[in-house]
Amino acid sequence: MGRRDRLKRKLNQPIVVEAPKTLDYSGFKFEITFRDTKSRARLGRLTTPHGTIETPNYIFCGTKASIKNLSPQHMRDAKTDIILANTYHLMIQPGPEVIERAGGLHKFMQWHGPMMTDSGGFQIFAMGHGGVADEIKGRNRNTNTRSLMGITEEGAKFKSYWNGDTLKLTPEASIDIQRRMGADIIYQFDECTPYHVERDYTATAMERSHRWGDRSLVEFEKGHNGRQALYGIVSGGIYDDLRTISCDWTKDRPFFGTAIGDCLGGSTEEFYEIVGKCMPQIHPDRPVHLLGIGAIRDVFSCVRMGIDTFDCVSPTRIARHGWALTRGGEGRINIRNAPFRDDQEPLDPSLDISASRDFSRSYIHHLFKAGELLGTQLVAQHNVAMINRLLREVRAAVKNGTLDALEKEWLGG
RNA sequence: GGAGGGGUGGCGGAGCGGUCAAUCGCACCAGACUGUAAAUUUGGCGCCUUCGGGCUACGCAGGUUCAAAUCCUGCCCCCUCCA
Repeated sequence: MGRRDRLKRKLNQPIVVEAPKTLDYSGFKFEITFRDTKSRARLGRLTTPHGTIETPNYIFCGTKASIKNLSPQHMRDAKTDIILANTYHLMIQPGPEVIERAGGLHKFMQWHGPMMTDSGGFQIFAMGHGGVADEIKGRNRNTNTRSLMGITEEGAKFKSYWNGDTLKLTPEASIDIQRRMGADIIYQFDECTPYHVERDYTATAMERSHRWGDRSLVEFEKGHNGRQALYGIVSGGIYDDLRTISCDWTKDRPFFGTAIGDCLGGSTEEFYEIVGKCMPQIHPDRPVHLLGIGAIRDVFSCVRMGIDTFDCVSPTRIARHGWALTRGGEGRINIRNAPFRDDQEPLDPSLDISASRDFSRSYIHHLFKAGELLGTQLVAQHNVAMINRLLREVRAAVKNGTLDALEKEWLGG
């Protein structure tokens, strides 16, 4: 065996720790208040130290401690309950110590409601492959700038996109950073595997993510005071048996909640199938989060399967590209398109925010064409308000048993 | 009046004998986007088409050549400098 091989073996030697059996979640509560009789849909109340939210609910992505284009006031006006920020980006800039000295994320960014942080695990995937669509379609836009340097048992190594520094993210580091930033809900460190890998790779990565999860729990337990709740992540990619193993693994650990993560397949149908098969195997009393998902039709489908919370960049990202969500019709319109040049109607007068009610499509079309940032802001706030309205209506419909009818109103057919 | 430079697709601007229906940028038309290195990115953009191709095109009119946006002649415009 050569030196290189010995080193490789050493780097991949499993690091096994014993996870705690129980943890203090005194600042948190998850109550299931209603169950649908026709599906697995359920209503709940998730209490955190920064407030209680009704579930199902939607978590908007403010990766760098900012919802792109929107202030906390914009978010509140759009009736947002909860947002998320990202460990990976914030550790690079401004660094966890800055946020800690500022008094934590809530104070730093002036968001006083419930918050979650992602562990940075997703960036192992994103930095290595560029993005979901690119990866699934076999494109790689980041060929020359790929910044994932490698994954070992200890953690993942990245090249900082900010200044080229070599960064290491381990389960311990991720939890430590998340603790110092102080979001209510935090995540175990995991790897999100790509679609185009062998089953063996997914299995190996899953087992490693489980060990990372145990290390996350151990680190989380240190100095823990019940002000944060840790979620475990179900991985296993597109393989039913691996998903089963992973569901069991999360169930056996003292996580407050469960998230469905990892690769969800190459199509919407495949991803519904994976979620559908996982749900009955997930801890029934804990809140279930679906990582990274959030198209309107996905919300309907996945609420029926029992998902409690979603998060997705889509509402704010597509807004910057001109797409405004609609209730009914095609589900969205692109305000840049020629037909809106002289359209005097607002985006949606039934939403009680100025962005949706007061400005004509003609004006917003103009703002986009003229490159005025106000355009992207108005559409972003509109989309956030729209999604929040969607989730409010979904909760009411679950209670009234009218989810099917509601879906028709939103998506037609 | 003298000297020089130039007129190319909606605009700007390459090309300076064939591989040019014409690089590129803008504008325009549409698409993609699912734990955000995204105000990113992809395609289309003369006319017709049975998608093989056909037709009309680089100021206007002639000419040279197997072949011209590219060379020659004349004409019409525009710009700079000198008087």
